[in-house]
Amino acid sequence: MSDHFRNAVIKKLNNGDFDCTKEFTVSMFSGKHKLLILWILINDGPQGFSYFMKRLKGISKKVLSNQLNELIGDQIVSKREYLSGKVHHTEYQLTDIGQTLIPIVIALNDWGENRLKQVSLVKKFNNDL
Amino acid sequence: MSDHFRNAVIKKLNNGDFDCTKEFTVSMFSGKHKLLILWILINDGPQGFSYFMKRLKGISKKVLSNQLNELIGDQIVSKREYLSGKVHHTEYQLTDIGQTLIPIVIALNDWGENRLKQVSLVKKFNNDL
DNA sequence: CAGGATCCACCCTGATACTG
DNA sequence: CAGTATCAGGGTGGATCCTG
Repeated sequence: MSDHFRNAVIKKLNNGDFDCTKEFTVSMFSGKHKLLILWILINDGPQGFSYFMKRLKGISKKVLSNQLNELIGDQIVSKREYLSGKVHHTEYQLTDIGQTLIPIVIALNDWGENRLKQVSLVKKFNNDL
Repeated sequence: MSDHFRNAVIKKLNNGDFDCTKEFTVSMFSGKHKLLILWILINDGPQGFSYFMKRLKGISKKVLSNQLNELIGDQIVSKREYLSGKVHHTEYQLTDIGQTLIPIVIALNDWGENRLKQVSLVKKFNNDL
């Protein structure tokens, strides 16, 4: 999923079409890594830019920066900056609004876990024949 | 959202990376219209191809066909075909697996509804100043 | 009625290089 | 450390035309 989706939803909203409530929610985490970013924030608490770089292996700075900024724009995540010496540090954390997404993220995770379990059981079964 | 996301998840799974359970769930409705398709199926029950064409104004046949086929591939939706005279008819409906997504779709909708309500209240408030 | 085939435009992701 | 700028690649949605 990319942000074709997010952009489409934003367009709809700008056009006064407020009848896309589910899409709106999904647009909060449409973006290849946003869900993982949220997951990390939920489980590991507030983190800095480099922490996400480590956890999201393969992600580029630009993309990480974009996704974080979109989350900030959606008021799901907030950012704090500070300097220690000459070095620039950051800390990202869930906003109050972001926290209301937690049950949904967990539900998504649970559903996926169960489904993948089923799928692999079926695979195993077929392999056993 | 498009299926960058879906494809990425499928790739991960094929690589034996089963640690993307939330992404897997989201990939079920990654695709610009899938969520609406599911919503229609949930609220209006089984429907034919043309019904979706009417409800999803602006969607092209190809895209609708693609999204339905992906939903079928994910075993979220099943399809029945029959001919009346020389005319080809279809009926799509949620599978048992698809039905397990209902609570999630509803949760997505509720969250979006509440959030949009907040947003428009804030807007109204600012306009009233 | 359903839907496959083609061509096109858009945009997101990814890689690299540069800056405060 | 935390980004931004730029460029290339790949994929999806959209429009149109054709078929069983």
